[in-house]
Amino acid sequence: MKDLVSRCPIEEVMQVLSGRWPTLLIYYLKDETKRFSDLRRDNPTVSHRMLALELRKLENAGIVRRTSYAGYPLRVEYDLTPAGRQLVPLVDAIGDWWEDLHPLSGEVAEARPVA
Amino acid sequence: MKDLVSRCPIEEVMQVLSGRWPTLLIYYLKDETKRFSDLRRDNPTVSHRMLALELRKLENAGIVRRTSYAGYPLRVEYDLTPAGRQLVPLVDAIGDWWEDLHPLSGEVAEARPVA
DNA sequence: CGGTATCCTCGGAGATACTG
DNA sequence: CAGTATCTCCGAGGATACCG
Repeated sequence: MKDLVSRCPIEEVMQVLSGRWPTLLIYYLKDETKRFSDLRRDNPTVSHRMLALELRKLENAGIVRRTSYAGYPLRVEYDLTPAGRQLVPLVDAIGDWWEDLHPLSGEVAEARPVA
Repeated sequence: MKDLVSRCPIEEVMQVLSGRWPTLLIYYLKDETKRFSDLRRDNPTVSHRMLALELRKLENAGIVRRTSYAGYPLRVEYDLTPAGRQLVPLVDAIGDWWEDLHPLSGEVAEARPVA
């Protein structure tokens, strides 16, 4: 069972953002509406099932909006909610912080000449 | 094997911050140096093994600093690196964003009178 | 006390196939 | 095309025990 005491926003939000896909999906939806199959192509290594589950999770969290159009073949589009769009720069900031801490994973470390 | 192409800072940083403990540990170290056993007490549900692993991960990521003092019984202290301290407000911002999106998980929703 | 190794379990996540 | 169900499997993570 879940810990009854935990009412920590960060702990809660990390349940949604943790894992490989959530932040990536948010990025791919950053400024584009995408179809389910688009997201699969954007991310060739995510499985059909996981993509559906992760999108559901983000939708329930109020980060992603799902819009389905009647017809055949089916057409479903995903984009960020206003809240989702507010999240982008916050995640970005963490990405920048990381980039600053670990520039290029050190591989081309001495590429920048001393003078 | 890992995806060779992926050089996305967010994807990388999420490998470190994903999961239940990393952000919590950062919080407990927010403005206090703690011993291993302190962190276990702060967080009764983390296992001995996982705490060690997560701390190692955060240490390798340059977020947490480990200081061990010779002697018996052993004494090891953990605190945030400068980079780790810079991270705190960024994670905080995401927590606030979430809190704003999902105030109190709705339980005491109508506690605030209309007028 | 702090860390690691070993064992074992349970559920996260892939593959596949079916439905609307 | 999008989504769900079923089966399966692997590894994240708990419990325990031992070492420095």
